[in-house]
Amino acid sequence: MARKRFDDSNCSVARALNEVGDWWSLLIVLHAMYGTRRFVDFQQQLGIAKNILCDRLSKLVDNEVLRKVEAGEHGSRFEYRLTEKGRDLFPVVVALRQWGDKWNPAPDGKQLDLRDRATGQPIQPVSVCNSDGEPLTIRDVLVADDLKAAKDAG
Amino acid sequence: MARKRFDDSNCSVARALNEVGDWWSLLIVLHAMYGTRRFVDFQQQLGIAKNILCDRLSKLVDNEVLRKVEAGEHGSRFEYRLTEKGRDLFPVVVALRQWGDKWNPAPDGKQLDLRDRATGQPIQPVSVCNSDGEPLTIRDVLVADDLKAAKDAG
DNA sequence: CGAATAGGGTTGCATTATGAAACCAATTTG
DNA sequence: CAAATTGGTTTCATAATGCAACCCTATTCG
Repeated sequence: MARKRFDDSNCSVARALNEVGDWWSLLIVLHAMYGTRRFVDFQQQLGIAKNILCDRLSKLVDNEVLRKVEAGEHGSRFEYRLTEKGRDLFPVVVALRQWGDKWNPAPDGKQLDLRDRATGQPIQPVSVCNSDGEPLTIRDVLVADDLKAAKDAG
Repeated sequence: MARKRFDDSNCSVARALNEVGDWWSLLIVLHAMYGTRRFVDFQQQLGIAKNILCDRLSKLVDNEVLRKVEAGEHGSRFEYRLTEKGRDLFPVVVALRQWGDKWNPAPDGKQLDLRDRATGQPIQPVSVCNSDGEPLTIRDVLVADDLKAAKDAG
């Protein structure tokens, strides 16, 4: 049967996964963050089939994660650029990347080395922080009045 | 043809997506974080088909995101619990949830309300921070020596 | 005790999604 | 002008998904 969709789920993670939760979408966003903008460049860098890339790009555009703009003088050349919504996925992507680096390190041990453009200093690990900026684990937090709702949300 | 796999990709995001990048896995982890441990509870809360749930749970166990432990006195009852690797997905899940709350808010406007267990204060938005704890956007960072590698990694 | 029920799966089958490659129209480039 | 690029669409074989129906082992209920 049809793949289950979560458009109307009252779980925001489910709704988020509905937009960027498939195999390719987040990778496309990642490469867009690295500066990729053209159809062919996405295709070559990701090794994705053209029809799937078409589908994903148009869905990301529909969901306003990317914006399709005409490039080249006479049209029929396009660029796909991140919207603010798309750029806002930055912490998600970095968190995922750091998790991957930590638990499935690359064979060559290479890790993400993001630096503050202003200072040249490496960034901190992405973490959930309290109001004092102290990192918290899942055991240090509680869900206010939301746990039950989330549980039967699906 | 076979769905493309990223096991051997030298992009850690791709490798991470290989483990938790499908429709269900992150939702299972999310519910595990909310306290769900039993097969039937996952099934009912997520509305997932039993065979898919079986498959995902065993893959998550294989990837050491979950641990399958015998529960109940006489065996044949199990619990699926997060490992440290699984718990380490906390920032990813929270970041994704905050993104969903911001850009696809629930109809009832309900948002995640995570609080520091110690103080009762709400947590901060998950963000990429510099060494001083200041949040950075994607435009404030640069990728040290990694950009080219990531671009042709796929 | 016997039957019903719940937990945790597996199997079959119909429906979708995915990937590779071919094909196409409009632009650029040589 | 011919050839290659860009951005797609179409076709077809294969893999993943969802539903329902079973199975087997406990436990609970009458």
